[in-house]
Amino acid sequence: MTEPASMDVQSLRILLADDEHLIRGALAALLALEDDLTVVAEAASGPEALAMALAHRPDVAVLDLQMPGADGVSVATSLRRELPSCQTMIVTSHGRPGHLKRALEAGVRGFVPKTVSAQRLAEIIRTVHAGNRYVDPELAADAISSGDSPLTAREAEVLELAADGAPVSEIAERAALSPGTVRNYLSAAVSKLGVENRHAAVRLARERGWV
Amino acid sequence: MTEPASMDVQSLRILLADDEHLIRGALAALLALEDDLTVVAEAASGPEALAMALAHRPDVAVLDLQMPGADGVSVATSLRRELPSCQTMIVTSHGRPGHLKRALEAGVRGFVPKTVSAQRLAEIIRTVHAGNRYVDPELAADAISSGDSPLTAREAEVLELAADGAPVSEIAERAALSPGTVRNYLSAAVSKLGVENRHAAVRLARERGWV
DNA sequence: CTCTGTTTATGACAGGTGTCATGTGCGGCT
DNA sequence: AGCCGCACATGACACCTGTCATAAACAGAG
Repeated sequence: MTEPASMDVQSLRILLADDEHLIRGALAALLALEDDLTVVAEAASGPEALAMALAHRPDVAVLDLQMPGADGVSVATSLRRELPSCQTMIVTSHGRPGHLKRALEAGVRGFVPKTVSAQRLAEIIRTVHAGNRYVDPELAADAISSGDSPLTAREAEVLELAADGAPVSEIAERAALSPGTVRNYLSAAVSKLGVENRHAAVRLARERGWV
Repeated sequence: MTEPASMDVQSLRILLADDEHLIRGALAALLALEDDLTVVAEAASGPEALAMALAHRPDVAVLDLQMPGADGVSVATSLRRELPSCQTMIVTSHGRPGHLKRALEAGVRGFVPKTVSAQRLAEIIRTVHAGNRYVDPELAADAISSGDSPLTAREAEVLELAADGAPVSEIAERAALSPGTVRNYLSAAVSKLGVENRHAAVRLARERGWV
């Protein structure tokens, strides 16, 4: 369970952040089987991950995408600023294309789905630590095929406010726009995305990571 | 790492089903550390879980709720019929109350979130195998507080068809009802749930597990 | 058998929504 | 300077929705 003399000069110090105790623990156990990897800290939430990282200064932070408090990408962003020596990578269950883009912009070096094996994960951790990038090919293909958002900033903003099925008047109020303008933006988004109605537009934009 | 002579007469045979390879592998490794537990089969999808169960006849099936093909609860239902000697339990990331109810009705004996530790999970597997039930207290509380659905069968059905933002005419067609009737059901659901519009109704019903 | 609740339907009305034409002003690009 | 795209707005029109009144058929409870 502990790391006696096996913690040699080259051992890679890892931070594990995942809100699911079961998974985090299991992962820690599996990674501990690799001689050159040492899990030096674990966290169950975004803020905790950040705090643990600053306290233990790991070489690589393995972050789950969905965590309470702050998601993996925002933790990576903060880490980039506050602990530049630490490389970050994201592990995710349901990878939507938009997240990849956001993650890459945040300086994340690795992005993998939880469908990979622990063996693979260990390799990728080493790859990332060596300063290289690794993005799951399938996720990358999805991201490329989904392309860039055709929506303007305002259109995306209004679409986001429309996400929970609120009526136009409420969206208008929250966006400080006239109801007519809101309807125009919504209409533009719907036609740009080539869908039937605003709800489908919201779903598609979410899928593609455009909101 | 392996189980040489330790696989004694009393060893519990376990089936592990989870679409996330990383988690499944890690879990298998952790459970293998327990002397009295043996993972005899693994599956990455609903149908595969069923096939593996029939082939390996485990004592306990540990099923993830969300899997491609068929979810944990439907696998449990089939298992109850085709392999009654096998106890089933569900492990889930984001437990919504309705799933618990469905699961219990399907004869599932254990229902736990992935936030428990591996230690706990092992205990619960033993509990379940002994013929007892175990439901995570927090999940149970949620389920109780959310109560029973006030919606009639048809109302729930129509609400479900309305989930993806389809217009009334489409819902009517898919449900083989007149558009007017659909609007009546939607209106009834909205007023029963005390919400503003059908979209909020869909979300609330989903949260509570009523659809 | 009557009462009650569900399923199904219709018609009517107010109000919300989707679409289009049209207009103004701002900031970039050539 | 001139053009283009974006942000923002208004008005008009057809259509969709939410709500209500009303009603027939049927099934189960008492």
